[in-house]
Amino acid sequence: MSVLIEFRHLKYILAVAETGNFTRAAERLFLAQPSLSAQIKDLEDTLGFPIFLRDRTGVYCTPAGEMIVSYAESALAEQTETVKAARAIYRGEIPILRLGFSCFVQPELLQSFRDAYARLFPDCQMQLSSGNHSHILHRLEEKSLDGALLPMPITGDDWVFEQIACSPLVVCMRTDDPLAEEIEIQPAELTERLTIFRDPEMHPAAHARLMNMLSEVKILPKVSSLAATPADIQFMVQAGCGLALMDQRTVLYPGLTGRPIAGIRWTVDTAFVHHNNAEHLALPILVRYLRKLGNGKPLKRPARRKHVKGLQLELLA
Amino acid sequence: MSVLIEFRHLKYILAVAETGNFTRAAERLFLAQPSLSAQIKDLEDTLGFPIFLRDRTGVYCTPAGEMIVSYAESALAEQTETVKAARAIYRGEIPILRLGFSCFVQPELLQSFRDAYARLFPDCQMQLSSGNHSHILHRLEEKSLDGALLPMPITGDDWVFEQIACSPLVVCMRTDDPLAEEIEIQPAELTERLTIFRDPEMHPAAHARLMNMLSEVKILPKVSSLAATPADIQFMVQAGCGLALMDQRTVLYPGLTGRPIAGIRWTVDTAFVHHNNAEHLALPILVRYLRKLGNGKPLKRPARRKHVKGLQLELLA
DNA sequence: GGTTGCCATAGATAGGAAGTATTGGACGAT
DNA sequence: ATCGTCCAATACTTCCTATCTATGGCAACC
Repeated sequence: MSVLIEFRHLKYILAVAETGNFTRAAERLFLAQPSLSAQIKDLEDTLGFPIFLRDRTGVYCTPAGEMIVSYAESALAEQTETVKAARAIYRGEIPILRLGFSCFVQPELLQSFRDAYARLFPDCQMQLSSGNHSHILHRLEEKSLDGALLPMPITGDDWVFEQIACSPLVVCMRTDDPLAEEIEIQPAELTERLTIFRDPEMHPAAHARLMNMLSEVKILPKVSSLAATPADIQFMVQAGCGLALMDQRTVLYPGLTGRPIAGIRWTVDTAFVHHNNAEHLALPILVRYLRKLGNGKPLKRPARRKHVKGLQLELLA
Repeated sequence: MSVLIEFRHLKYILAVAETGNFTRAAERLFLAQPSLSAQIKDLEDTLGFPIFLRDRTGVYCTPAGEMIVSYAESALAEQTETVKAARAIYRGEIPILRLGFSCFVQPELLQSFRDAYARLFPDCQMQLSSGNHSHILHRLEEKSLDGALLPMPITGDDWVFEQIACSPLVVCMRTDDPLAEEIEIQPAELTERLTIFRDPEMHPAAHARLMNMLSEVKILPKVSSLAATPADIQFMVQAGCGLALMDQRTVLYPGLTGRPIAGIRWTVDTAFVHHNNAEHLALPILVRYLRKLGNGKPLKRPARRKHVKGLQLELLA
């Protein structure tokens, strides 16, 4: 199917919708009124439905027209934003992206985020800082970080986030544990034995949610060991302090293994977050890209075989 | 500023990026190769930076080009989607939107959502169902609802949601309560007196989060009365069962009033949710629109003074 | 009944998108 | 080396169409 609408049309439509008047819209566009009328009419013909109703009292949108007008606004804004970012890339003006991440975010996930960033913003630098959930959020607030990868939930207003991963929770145990013989663990078998948890202070909302989910399936956890990192949790399991819940994708120490809980499909969700009024040029485009990756199918384009910088190439030539 | 890129360019760019070859891209576009080359070159000139690197071994994207290519994909897809939806509106083929909402969602919020929907999909019907959080989510899952307005947090994978409101929590009390004399309530004054809560079963995750937030500020609530609706909560406060937390925007019964808690800025967040693979045509466009409303400034276009249906008008004329 | 405001139509024109033919550069095979 | 192949760029022509000016039609307002 060919392109029905051009950006030119969107600009014209918007001018007409905003002025409610072909003549004034044409003036604003530095265009003769008949040219504008003709363009809109052509477009309406190819689309197969009218966008505007011309009426003695003025020009109004049809229902379908409202949708096109609303689309025109965002499509034009998006184009401007994209061109600005692309130009900044070309000029090497993208500032370093200061990315925070919780130590509970899987390394492969961090890497695939870095890959996505590198695909969108090649040759742009990224500075990593790890920390616990609340700490990272605080640094985002005070703008010493531009964005972060954090486990959900992310509570509070003034955050923009986009979920980028979701992975099952499993019970982490020693391989010599009797439960390791089973393929799935029954919830009842966990009561009393599930004792190792992430320190609630690291991420209060996630802890609360977990406790609640556990009580819903009648697992009564005995919170006795608190850990600040996944490595510490593994150490505690290894040391025999009890069982813990873990992201299935965690690479476990030798001597440890993971088992799903029967009938339960809890997940660890990770999101890319940035503050509402953070101003790093890459953020809106990054979020849009991550959203596309999440909803759509993977991109099927030939990979770049050569790695060449746009501007630098010219300067060296 | 004028339009730099046209959709035609995006289509061309995409073809070149996907084939990695101007000649084959031109074939795919039913275009002569020099025409394609010229168009891309023109675009690169107006943009001010190269999109592709022509190389003996093939054609590759520059860094800035990668961004444009990625944009081209989504922009073209979005246009197609929008035109499809607009055409469906014109033909009156938009099915009724079955919207669920929690009874804890404010009526004005529901109304402004209905307004937004009416603006995007004029003359399209909406069917409302209220219920509690878990119930609504379940109905979304089994596809007896298309979308819903629910208080956050919304846990679990396979939901698409967009936060649409955020409003402060206040303490709800009788106007003859001694605390009503104060402008702000101190957290310590709430211990023992905060006793009325939403039934945890209505929304387990929200209850858990609230309990956690309370304990963080050393308020130890005594959960003694459980209500299924805001009206029930108000009744209980009126009956003297204790104090409750409420959305500040709730229209209170006579004899009741709300007061903020000193030093605390908790909020009630509401989101529009739909299931990952719900197929109602309006959903992706609705989410995009809500997102725009949230991030951007309000639209400043003359309102439609007349309410006319596109198709019907022609048929009647 | 004249004037004004506004959109549509008619016809002319110029700009530019697309086409054809050709050149030039880089490999690879003989 | 030399020829053949592949591929993008250049040169030049053609034709479409976006734009222009001028005008017509229609309703509303003095």
